[in-house]
Amino acid sequence: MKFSNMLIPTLKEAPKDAVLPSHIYLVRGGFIYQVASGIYDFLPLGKRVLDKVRAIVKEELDTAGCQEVQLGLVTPAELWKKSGRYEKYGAELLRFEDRKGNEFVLGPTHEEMMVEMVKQFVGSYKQLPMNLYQINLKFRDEARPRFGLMRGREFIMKDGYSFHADQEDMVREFELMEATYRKIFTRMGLDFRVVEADSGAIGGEGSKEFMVLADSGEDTIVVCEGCDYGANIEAAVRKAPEAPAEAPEAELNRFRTPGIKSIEELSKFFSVDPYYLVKAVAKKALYDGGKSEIVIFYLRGSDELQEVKAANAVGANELEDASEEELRAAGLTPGFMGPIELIRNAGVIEGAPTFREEAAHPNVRQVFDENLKNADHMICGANEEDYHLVGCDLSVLKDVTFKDIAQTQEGDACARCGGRLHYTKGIEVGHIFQLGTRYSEPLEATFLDANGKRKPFEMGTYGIGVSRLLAAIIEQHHDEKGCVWPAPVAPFEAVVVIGNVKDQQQKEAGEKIYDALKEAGVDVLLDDRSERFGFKMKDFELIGFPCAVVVGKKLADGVVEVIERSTLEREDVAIERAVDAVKAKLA
RNA sequence: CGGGGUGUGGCGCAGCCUGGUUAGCGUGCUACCUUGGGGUGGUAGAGGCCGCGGGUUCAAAUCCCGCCACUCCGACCA
Repeated sequence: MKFSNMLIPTLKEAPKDAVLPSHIYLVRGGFIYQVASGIYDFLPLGKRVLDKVRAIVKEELDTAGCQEVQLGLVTPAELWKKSGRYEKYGAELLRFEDRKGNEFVLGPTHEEMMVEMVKQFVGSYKQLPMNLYQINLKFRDEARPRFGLMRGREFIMKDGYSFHADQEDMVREFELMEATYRKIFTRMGLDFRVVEADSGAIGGEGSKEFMVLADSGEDTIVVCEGCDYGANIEAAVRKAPEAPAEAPEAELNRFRTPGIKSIEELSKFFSVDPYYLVKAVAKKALYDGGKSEIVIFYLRGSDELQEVKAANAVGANELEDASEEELRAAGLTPGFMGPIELIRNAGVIEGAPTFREEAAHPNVRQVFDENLKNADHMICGANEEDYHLVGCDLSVLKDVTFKDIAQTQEGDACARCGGRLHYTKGIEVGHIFQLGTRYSEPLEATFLDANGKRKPFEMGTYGIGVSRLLAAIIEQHHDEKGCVWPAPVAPFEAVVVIGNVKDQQQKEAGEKIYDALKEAGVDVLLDDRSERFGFKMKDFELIGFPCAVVVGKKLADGVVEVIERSTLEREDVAIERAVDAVKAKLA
């Protein structure tokens, strides 16, 4: 392929709103072009990279026994209604009607479609297991697309679905997919971490994310310095923090704390470590069918609420901040909320001075962080303006829910090895789920087992953000000059740059080397443009081919230069050795 | 969804506050010349309904109203 014939619109200037290196270089290098918010066209170079990424994904999946199919992007709304996601998926699901008024959606993911297909043709345990996937466009009407290919509305995703006769087999496949994904991302030259993820209300037992480590990542992940534990912050667990030595000893009592509302103020007021304060976070939990309720989550003052964990703890779809009015309507006193009625019910506060009956709030759901189990010497809100309770012993509480709802903090100890945990940022490029029968049941996708019994499929689902991978790769592989593509995903493995195309000898030598490289199986591009030397070198660096062969001035001595993009080191080699030198660089 | 910003030749921007020449600059594009190891220099060109609609005015890129698009921060993101 000749550069002069290709559509490679490299740009000198960065698009005005691009912030991330991947966004800037993919646009400047002529890989992609924005059509609308979150929607990109792939230009020839971008398409080539995309195809290479796809090919790697396909090769590894096929090796693992998966089968590629292709489902329609437009899917009947009916299926989505059946699975209950038509309403639930929300505004991200792009809905529309055809000319007859039939409802459709643009598929944001294809569980329903795939289940429907399998249901149609798979009826016996003898056909199981089966793992089907596609690499196809998806559409999610994101509220806020950004960062180029990182978070688009239209994007390419590999989505796979496996079907099994029992859970053990599904788990086996899950592990096979984890191993396969590791191979895929390793081949692309990515530095990634496999982390525990929130499987939330959707997933079954297990869910893991594949995170490419990059500061620009949108996810915070918690990793252990001592072992290979890693988790998305939404799912990260820790060893219970140690108690600070000076516990505030006190008799259970009601204490006037005028205007002291925040944990910080309270800590100062009593000169007590926040560890011994009870933080009450009230949220409005939203459920299916538009139902909602106020829930109070209690944590140690030294902890923060992890909202995903909290939502899971009450089975809510979502948590919203509750307004002050809503709290008061529920009988709560913002700034002074506490588990007071529980203490009263436990019979401890009897006889305490001027207990106000109306401060109790028996109708609000409450969840305690597991770190408050048996907590003693605590200070908490009295649910009464300007009052707190001191000397609270939470171990007397009966029938209350304890859950892990606290956010793991940097510096906490690893639950597995006790090592120090720290935060890092990651780009989610893969996610694997153990789904169980969550879709097969409502969609009535069943098979006959060995005993002739009808059972729903046990399912797993596995995704890879294919177009996002392009961005992730560049986030990890770039320098101040541009992209530095790892050879397996580079648009071309090498470029032959003719220093001056008007120099007949350079031109002929360049073409010869180009032919020889092609002959040798190298994916090579010939930069035969009538541009100046510097211009072509800048393009080489910006686009980021792994390797360049410069046919220029030294040709007179029978020498060409071979430049490695990653190091920008150049090496003079005799013309005859050019092919070998390139192959050595690519190896 | 909440709050801000911006829309001017392909790209990046100035002009707007304070209404009034032919809407300007850089880059890119075309032709010719020049140069040929790090975005060479020159000459001559083409390319704009100043986002859309309405209003104010003798006169609107500029002021006012509405809409749309893009974008940034946040919320959200199985």
